[in-house]
Amino acid sequence: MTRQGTRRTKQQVVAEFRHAEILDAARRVFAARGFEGASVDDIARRARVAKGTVYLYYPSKRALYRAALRRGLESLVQELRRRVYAAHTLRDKIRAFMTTKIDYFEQHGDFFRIYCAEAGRAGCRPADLERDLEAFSREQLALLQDALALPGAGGRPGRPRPAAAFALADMTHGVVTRRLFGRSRAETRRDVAFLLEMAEKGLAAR
Amino acid sequence: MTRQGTRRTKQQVVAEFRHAEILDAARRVFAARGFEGASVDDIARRARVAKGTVYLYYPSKRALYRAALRRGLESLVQELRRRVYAAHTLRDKIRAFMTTKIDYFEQHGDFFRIYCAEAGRAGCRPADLERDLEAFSREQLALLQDALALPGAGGRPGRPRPAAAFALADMTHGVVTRRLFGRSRAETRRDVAFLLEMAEKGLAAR
Amino acid sequence: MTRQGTRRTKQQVVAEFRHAEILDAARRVFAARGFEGASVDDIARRARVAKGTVYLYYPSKRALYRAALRRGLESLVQELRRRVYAAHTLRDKIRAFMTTKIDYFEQHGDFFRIYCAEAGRAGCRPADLERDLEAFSREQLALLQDALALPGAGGRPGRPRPAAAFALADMTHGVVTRRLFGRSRAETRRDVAFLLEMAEKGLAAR
Amino acid sequence: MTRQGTRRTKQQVVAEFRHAEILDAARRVFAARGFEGASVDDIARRARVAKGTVYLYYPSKRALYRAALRRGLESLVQELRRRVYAAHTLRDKIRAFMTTKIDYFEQHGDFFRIYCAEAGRAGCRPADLERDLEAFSREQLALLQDALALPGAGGRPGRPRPAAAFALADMTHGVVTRRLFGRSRAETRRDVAFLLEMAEKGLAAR
DNA sequence: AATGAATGAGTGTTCATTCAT
DNA sequence: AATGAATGAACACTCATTCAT
Repeated sequence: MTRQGTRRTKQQVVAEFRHAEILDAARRVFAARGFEGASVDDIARRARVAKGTVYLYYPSKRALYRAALRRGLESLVQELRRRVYAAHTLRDKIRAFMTTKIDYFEQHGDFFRIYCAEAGRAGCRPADLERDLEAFSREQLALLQDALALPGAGGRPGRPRPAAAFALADMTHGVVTRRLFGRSRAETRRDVAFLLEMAEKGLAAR
Repeated sequence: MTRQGTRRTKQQVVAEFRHAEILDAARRVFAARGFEGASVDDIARRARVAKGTVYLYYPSKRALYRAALRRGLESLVQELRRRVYAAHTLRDKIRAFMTTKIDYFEQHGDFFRIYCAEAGRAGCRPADLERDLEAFSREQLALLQDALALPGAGGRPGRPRPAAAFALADMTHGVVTRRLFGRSRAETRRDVAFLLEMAEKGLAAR
Repeated sequence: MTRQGTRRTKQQVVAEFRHAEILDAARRVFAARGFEGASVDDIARRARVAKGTVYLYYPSKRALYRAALRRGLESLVQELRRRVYAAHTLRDKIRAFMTTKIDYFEQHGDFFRIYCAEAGRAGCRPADLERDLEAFSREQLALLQDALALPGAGGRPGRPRPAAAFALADMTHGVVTRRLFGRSRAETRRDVAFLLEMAEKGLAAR
Repeated sequence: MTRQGTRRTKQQVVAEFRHAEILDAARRVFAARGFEGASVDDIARRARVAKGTVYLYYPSKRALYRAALRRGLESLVQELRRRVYAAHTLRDKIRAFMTTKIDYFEQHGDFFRIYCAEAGRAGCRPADLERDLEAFSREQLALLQDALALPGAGGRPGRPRPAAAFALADMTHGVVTRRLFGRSRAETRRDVAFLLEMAEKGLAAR
C-alpha cells in the first residue's frame, strides 16, 4: 500500500510537472505569436515533449490557451488581493493596486501579451475565455470598490462607486501598457503619482 | 467626350461601390472572427462576390484588414477633431471627446472590435498597422493635450501634461468598452458626467 | 461592292495585324516563362490589348501556344528547304542545313526556347503539338535524306539511310543548343566544320 | 538495446519505404504531366498517402521534383561509369555508353520523360536543377572524352576532342529518344551499329 | 505514459475563361 | 471588334488532431 501510494504520488508529481512545463511553453509561444499564429508543434518543441504528449495533458490547443490565460489571471488576482489587503488607506490601496499590476506584468511580459490580446477582443471571444476574463474583471473591481468604500474616500459612506473603480482600473491598464511598450520605469513612477493625485484632487491639482 | 466622361464615371462609381461593399463585408467578418479567424471566402460570400473578385479590389487579406482598420481610424479622428474644435472650454472639449468616441463606436461596433483587437496587440503587430495605430494615438492625444493647455485647465499655463491626456484617453476607452458590452445608455451618460467631475475635483467630489 | 470589298480588306488587314501582334507577344512570354508560367494577362499586356481580345483571336491559351510553335516550325522549315535546295553537293547541303538552323534559332531565340521545351517532352505532349512536331521532324529528315541520296554520298545509290539523317539532325541540334547556351560563334563554326569532316571520314579524321 | 536498435531500424525501413514510394509516385506523375501540370494531390493519391504525408518526406513539390531528377541522374551516371570502364577499346566504350543509356532509359521511361523535359529547358531552369544537370552532363562528357583519348582513337594523342564527345552524346540521345517513342529494338540495334561505324569511317562507310 | 507518423480539411492566392457593356 | 470586371476551380502548403506502437 505504501508503495502504491508513493508511486501514485510520484506519478502525480510528474504529471503536475508536465502540466506546468507545457503550460509554460504554451505561454511563451502564444505570447510571441498569438493564438492562431502559434502551432502545437512549436509548443511541444518548446516544452521538449512530443506533440502527442501535449494532447495527453490538454485536450486541445484552445484549452491550452485558456489554461495559460486563466492561470495568469488567477495568480495576478491573488497577488492583487494580498497587496491591496495589506494596505490600509485608500491612497495606499490604490497605489498597491497599480504597482502590483505594473510589477506583475513586468515580470510576466508573456502573460501580458496574451492578456492584452484577449482583453482587446471583448465581445467576440469564445464563451469560456469570456467567463474567465469577466471573473477577473469582477474581482479586480471588487477590490477597488472595497477600497473606495473606506470612510475617508470622500464618497458618501457605504456607497461604493463603480464608476470610480472603473476609472482607476482603466487608467492603471493604460499605465501598464505604456510601461510595457517603451515607457521608462521613472516615467511610470511619475504616472502613478500623478494618477493618485488626480484621483484625490482632479486634474487641476499641481 | 460627354459619353466617355459618363462611362468612366459609371465605372468609377461601380468600382467604388464594390470597394465599399467588400470593405464592409470584411469589417463584419473580421469583427466577428478576428484577422486569423476570418477567411477570404467568408468575406467574399458576405459581400456576395466570388473570391477572386475580392482580389481585384484588394491585393491581399492583410491589405483588406488594414484598409478596414485605417478607414475607421481616419473617419473617427476627423469626427473627433471636428467636435473637439467646436467646443470651447476644457470641460466641453473633454466631454466632446468622450461622447464622440462613444457615439462613433456605438455606430460602428464592428470597427470597434477590430480596433480593440489591434489596440490590444501593441508591440507585436505588423509594421503597417503599427504605424496606423500610432498615428491615431498621437492625433488623439494631441487633441487632448491641446485642450489641457487651455488657460483654465489648472495646470501651469503652456505646460500640457501628457499623463493627464493619457488618463483621459484611457478612461474614455474603458467607458466605450463597457457601453458596447452591456452598459446602458443612461449609465454611460452618468459615467461621462462622473469622469468630468472627477477630472475637475478628484474622486472626493460629490 | 468596291466599298464593301475595301472595307472587308481593311478589316482583314487589321485582323491579321492583331493576330500577328498577339502571336508575337505570346512567343515572347512563353519563351520567357514556359507554357504554364505564362499568363494570358501577361500576353495581352505585352500585345497592348485587353485580355478578352486575345480570346477573340485565339480560342485558348493552349491554341495560342500551339500557333506560336507551329508558326516558328513552318518558317524554319521553309528557310531550311530554301537553303538546302540552293546547295548542290552533299557537303554543302549538310552545311546549309546546319548553319540555317543555327542562324534561325540565333535570330529567334524566343522560339528556340519554346521549341526546346516542347521537343524535350516527346511522348507526353498533347496530340496537337505532337502532330506539329512530328511533321516538322519528318520534313527535316526528308531534306537530309534527299541530300544523302545524292550520287556522291557514298551510300548505295537510291537507298537513303534514315539512320544517317537522324545522326546529322541530332548532332545539329546539339550544336545549336550549345551555341545558344554559351558557346561562342567561333567555336560553333569549328563545331560545324568538325561535324562535316566527321560525317565524311569518321572520328579518326584529322 | 537490441530492442531499441531493432525498433529504430524498423522505423528507418518504413521511412525509406515511404520516401521511395512517394518518389516513385512523383516520378510517374511528373513524367505524365510535367512539373507544372502535376499536382501534389495527384502524387499523394498515386502513392496512396494523404497529401500532408508527402510534405513529411519532402519539403516542397519542387524538392520532390528535384529528388526525382537527381536520383535518376545519379544512378544513370553510376551505371554508365561502371560499364564504360569495363570496356577497353574505344569502340567498345562507345558502344557501352550507348547501350547503357538506351537500356537505362528503357527501364526508366518515366525518368526519361522528366530528364528530357528538363534537358530541353537549358538556360531557363532554377539554379538547383541547373547544377544537377550540368554535373551530369560533365560526367557524361568526361567519360566519352577519356575514351576518345585512348591511343587508338585516331586523334592526336593526349588531345581529347570535346566536339567529338558532344557529337557522340547527341547522337546517343537521339537514338534513345527514337527507341522510346516507337522505334523497335532491332532497329535500335542497327542504329547503334551504324553510329559506331560512322564514328570510325564517316557516313561514306558501307 | 509517451511518441511522432499520418491524416485531410482548410488557407490565401492565381488565372483561364466568360460575358455584359 | 474590343474591353476588363467577374468568376470559381485549382493550387501548394499548413496544422490541429488522432492513433498504432
